[in-house]
Amino acid sequence: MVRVTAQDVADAAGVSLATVDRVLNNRKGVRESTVERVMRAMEQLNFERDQAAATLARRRNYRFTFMVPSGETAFFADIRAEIESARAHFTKDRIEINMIMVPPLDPNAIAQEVERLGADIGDGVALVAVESQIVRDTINDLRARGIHVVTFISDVPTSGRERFVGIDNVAAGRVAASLLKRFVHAPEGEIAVVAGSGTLRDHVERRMGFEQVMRAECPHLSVLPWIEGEELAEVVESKLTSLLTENPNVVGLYSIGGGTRGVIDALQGASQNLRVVTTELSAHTRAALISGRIDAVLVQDPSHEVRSAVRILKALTDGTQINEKQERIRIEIFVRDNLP
Amino acid sequence: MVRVTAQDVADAAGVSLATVDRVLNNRKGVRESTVERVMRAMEQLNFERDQAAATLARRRNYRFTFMVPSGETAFFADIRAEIESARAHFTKDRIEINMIMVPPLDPNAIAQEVERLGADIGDGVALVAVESQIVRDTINDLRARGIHVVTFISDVPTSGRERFVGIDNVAAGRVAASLLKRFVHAPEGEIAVVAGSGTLRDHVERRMGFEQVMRAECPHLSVLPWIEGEELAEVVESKLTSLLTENPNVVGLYSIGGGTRGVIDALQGASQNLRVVTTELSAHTRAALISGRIDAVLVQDPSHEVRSAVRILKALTDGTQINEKQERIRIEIFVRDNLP
DNA sequence: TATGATTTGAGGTACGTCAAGCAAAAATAA
DNA sequence: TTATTTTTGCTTGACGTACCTCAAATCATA
Repeated sequence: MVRVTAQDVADAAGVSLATVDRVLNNRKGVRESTVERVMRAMEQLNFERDQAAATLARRRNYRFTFMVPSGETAFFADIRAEIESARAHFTKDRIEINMIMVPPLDPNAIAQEVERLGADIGDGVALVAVESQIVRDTINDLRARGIHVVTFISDVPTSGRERFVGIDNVAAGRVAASLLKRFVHAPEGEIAVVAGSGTLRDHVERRMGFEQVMRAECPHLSVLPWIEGEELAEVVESKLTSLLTENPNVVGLYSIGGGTRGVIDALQGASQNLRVVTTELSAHTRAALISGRIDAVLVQDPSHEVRSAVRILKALTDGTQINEKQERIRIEIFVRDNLP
Repeated sequence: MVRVTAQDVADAAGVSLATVDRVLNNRKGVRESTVERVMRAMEQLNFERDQAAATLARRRNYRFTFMVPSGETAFFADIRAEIESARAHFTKDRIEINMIMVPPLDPNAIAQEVERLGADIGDGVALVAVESQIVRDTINDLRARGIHVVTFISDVPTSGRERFVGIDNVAAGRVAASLLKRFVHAPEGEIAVVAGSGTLRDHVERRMGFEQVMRAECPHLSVLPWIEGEELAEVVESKLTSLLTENPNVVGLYSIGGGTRGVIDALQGASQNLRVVTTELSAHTRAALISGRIDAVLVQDPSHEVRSAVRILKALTDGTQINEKQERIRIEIFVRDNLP
C-alpha cells in the first residue's frame, strides 16, 4: 500500500509541487485551467492529503471553545467534566479546548462572552444554544468571521450553525411515551409529566414528542398538566408529591430532565404500579433503576457528545469529511441490566 | 500552548536527543540510570510523543487482519460491510485492513488461516472467536509472536487475547428478560426463546442472562424449551410456527440471534398479545418495529465495533492508552421511535 | 515590441520523530 | 597502565506538507 503524495499529483498533472501546494491551500496565482488540471489529477490518483503531516508542518494548533451553562444539573456537570477530560485527551492531537461557563438560559450572556473573547475564541465554537434572536445573530456573526459553529445538546436550527451535536429530542419524547405505553398495565389512568425548563428547545421538543404518541396511541391514558420543576430537585419533589396525593390514579410518569433527584425522592411512598421513565444517568437514577423504583432512563452520552463536537469542529476547520455513523448521537435507553 | 518535544526532554535530562530517542523506542545501549533520568524528565515535563510525527518518520503502515465468519446472517453481513468501509476510512491514518472470511463455527479453519497468512497477518488481529482449545492455542501463538489480538463479538476470556470488543452478552440476555417482564401484561403464560447457535459463546451467554432474570423475577411466566433455528430463517419459521400452534398461551418471545426474518414471518398470524424482543437491526426488524409487530430490538453497533477494534489494535501497537469511554460497546435498545 | 502583470518552477526551511553511522567519552576488564 | 566494551553525543537524511522567496516563463495590453 503506497500513499499518494502531493508530488505524485504534481507529476501526474505536469506541474510543480509548488503549484499543487497552491491549489491545495487555495492560494492565489494559479490559472483556472491549471487548477482544474490539478484537481483532476488529485481525483484520478485518489489523493488524500496527509492531515498529520499537514498539521505538523503548519505548526498549527486547533483552538475550540465550548460554551456551556453553569447550571447545577447532573447532566451539565457531566458535560463539563467530559470537556475537561477531552481537553487533556486531545492535546496530543494539537487541539486546545477552552471551556467557558455562561449563566444558563441567558442569550445575552452568550453574546457578551463571544464579544469579550474576540479572536481568542479560536477556530470553532460549540455552544448550548438558547432559542433567541440574539443567539441566532451571534452564531451568524461568528460564521461571517469564518469561525465554525456547532450547536450542542440544544439546537437553533434556523441559525447558520453548521451542525447540531445531540439527539433528536422529539424522538426522545416519543420513545418515553412508547415505553410507558408498554410498561403501564392498568386499563386506564393518568400520566404525570415533570418538565424541565421551557426555554431550552430540547425540553420543549421532548414534551411534543411525548404528547404526540400519547394522544395518538394511548386513549386510555390521560396526560395531566405538566409540572414545572425549574430543574430544582426540591421544587420538583414538593410539586410532584402533592400531584401524586391529589391524583391517586397516576399510573405513569415521564421526567423530561432536570431535578430528577426530586422525582425519585417524591416516589418513595408512591404506588408500586406507577411506571417511571426519566432522563439523566446519575447515582440517584442508577440506584432507582436497580431497586426497580424507576423502569427506564433515557440518556444521551455526554462523553460521546463532547468527542463528537470536537471531531466535527476539527473536520470543519480541516475541510475534511465527517464520518456520519461515528457522529450519530444515540437516544440511549437504560434499564437495570444494561447500565454501564 | 506549547508542545513538549523530545528535544525539551533531552535538555531537561541533560542528555542528547539521540539518547532520548533510544529510550523512547527502547533501543539498547543506554545505562539503566540514564534511562531513569530520561523517564523522570519525561514525566516532569509531561511529555507525550507526537504519534503523528512518529508514524510519519517511521514510514510505518499499520496492518491489521479481521477474521470474520462467512455466514449469511444479517449481522455478519453488516460487520463485513463495516470492515470494508473502515478499510477505506482508515487508509488516511496509514492503517491497512485485511479481511479474511472463515467458515463459521470452525476452530480449525481459524487456525489454518492464521498459519497460511504467516507474517502477512500484520501487526494485529481481530477475530470472532469460537470457544475451543484450538482457538485458544492459536491466539496464544500469535501473542507469543508479538502480534496483538483482540476478540470480536464473541470472546474467549481464558485465552491470551488482550481485549474483547463487544457487548456483555449475559447482560443483553438480562435486558431482554427485563423488558419482556415489563411488556407482558398477562397474569401468566409462556415465553418462547429462539436460540441461535450454541457454539458461539455469545448466544449461550444471552440465554443464561435471560433465564436468570426470568427464573428470579417472573414466576408467573414459564420459559418453554428453546427452539434451535441454526440461524436459518426457514428453519426458524417452521419450528416457531408449530410451537405457536401447539402453545396458544405464549405471551412473550425472545429471539437470541440469527434468522430473525423467520421469526417475523412466523409472527404473521400470531396473537396481538404476544410481546416480542429480538436482535439484529435489518430491514425486516425495522419494518416489524414500525408496524408494532415486535416491541424492541437489542443491538450492538457493528460500525462502532469495527472502529473500536481498529483503534484498540492501533493503541496496542503504539503502546498508547485506550480511551475506555469511547470503546464501551453499548447494548442498544431500539424501539420504534429511536430507530436511526 | 516593449511593458507590466500574472502564472509557474525551483529551492529552501521547518514541523517532531525515526533511524542510522561514526566518533568521542566513559566505564570496565585485563 | 592499556585494551576493550559500553554508553553517549553529534550529525544527517528521511517522512509529507506548509510556506516563503526569487527567478523564469507566459500572458495581456498598449
